[in-house]
Amino acid sequence: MARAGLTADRVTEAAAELADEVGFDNITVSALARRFGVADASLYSHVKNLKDLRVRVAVLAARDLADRLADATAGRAGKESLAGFASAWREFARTRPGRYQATQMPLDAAVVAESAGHLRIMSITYAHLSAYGLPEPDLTDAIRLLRSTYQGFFSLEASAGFNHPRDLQDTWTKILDVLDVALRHWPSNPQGNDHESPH
Amino acid sequence: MARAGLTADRVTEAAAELADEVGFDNITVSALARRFGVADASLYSHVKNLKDLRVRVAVLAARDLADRLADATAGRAGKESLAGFASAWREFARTRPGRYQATQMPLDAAVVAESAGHLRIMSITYAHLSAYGLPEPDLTDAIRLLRSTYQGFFSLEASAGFNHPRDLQDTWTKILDVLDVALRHWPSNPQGNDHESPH
DNA sequence: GTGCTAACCTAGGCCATCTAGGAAGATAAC
DNA sequence: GTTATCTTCCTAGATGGCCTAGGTTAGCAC
Repeated sequence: MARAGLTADRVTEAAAELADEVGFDNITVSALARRFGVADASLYSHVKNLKDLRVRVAVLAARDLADRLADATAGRAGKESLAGFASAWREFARTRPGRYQATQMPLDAAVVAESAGHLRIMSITYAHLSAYGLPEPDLTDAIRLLRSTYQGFFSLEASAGFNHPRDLQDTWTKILDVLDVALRHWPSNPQGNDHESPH
Repeated sequence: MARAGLTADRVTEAAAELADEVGFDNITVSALARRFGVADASLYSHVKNLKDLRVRVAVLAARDLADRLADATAGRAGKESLAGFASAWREFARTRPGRYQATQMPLDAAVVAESAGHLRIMSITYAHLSAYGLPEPDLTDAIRLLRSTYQGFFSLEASAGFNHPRDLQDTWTKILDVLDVALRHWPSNPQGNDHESPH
């Protein structure tokens, strides 16, 4: 009988597609095997186990996302860069929800250290804020704020966590405005500055 | 033989404790039954199925969280209220991780409409920002920003998503400063305001 | 064709969810 | 104290997912 032509990469790719359809948390080697018309056990020649499969998807997804972020920030600075970065990320989360979830998967440090995608995401993230001229540790704080806000927004958006009739896109635009202002008026003194941020 | 004395409430409570230990996504009726020294099937007299159990935990957890948020904002306004609210939420996420995850579970609208905890969380959330005097739709946008930021921060914190050596508590304090400033200098005109926020 | 290296198989163990129907404890009625 | 009843908890078993061990076969190199 004809073979399905499985390889680790092809299995990972199919798992990523499956994740986009049913959610990263619901990928199953059985479902994947069914998709290839193959017995469950056949996949274990290409992938160690379910955990390994998930890690592979996470690494693949990070590469995808890094490419998009790089495109979205290339040749831009300041708010253009901020908005491009954030909206590319959001677009990724919306059109590739399973892969997006995969990028949030906690990974061993050793895996991250060898995942080009994860490393590129980090460096792009730091780089795209350079025009705001924030010194450390404010830069790290700012990045944590952005990451937190985006991740929270996307996962609330995905789980329909926003009930209010207010248009989500309008909120998104406003949030980017606010973040841009916050970055430009970043409070640099230790707490307590009141009505005007110094700059 | 002595009976375990199961009721729906006691099962739900135990499930919440289990969730805090192994993660909300990893609660299992088998593990729960083991914990009571009872056969798996015995739990199905008190709980319809795993989904139902999870929903019950979510409703219970929301009640817990609402109580804490109410305490943390009582008699406070402005930044005190903001910081109390946010830190109570964070404390909940850190000390009751399973219950916290449960509060993020997507629920049917009908379930939310009957969950006192979920409803109270919403009303407390809106109320605790009243001192900032934001009109709609800015208030909704602001709440979405806060919810997104908190949720993202907590889930990144829980999954060890912050690698940088910068102290997390310091970042947290700074983020609250920034959010407070953002709320006080909320850009109210449609985009494009540049170096100073009007007020 | 022969041999080799994969890709893929069957069989089966383990553990999870969940249903059906039965037994045994608790409670109240008499 | 016996009886009737309700609820609690049981055993048995179906289904389906993960995963291992070991065998078979397709496809390629020569």
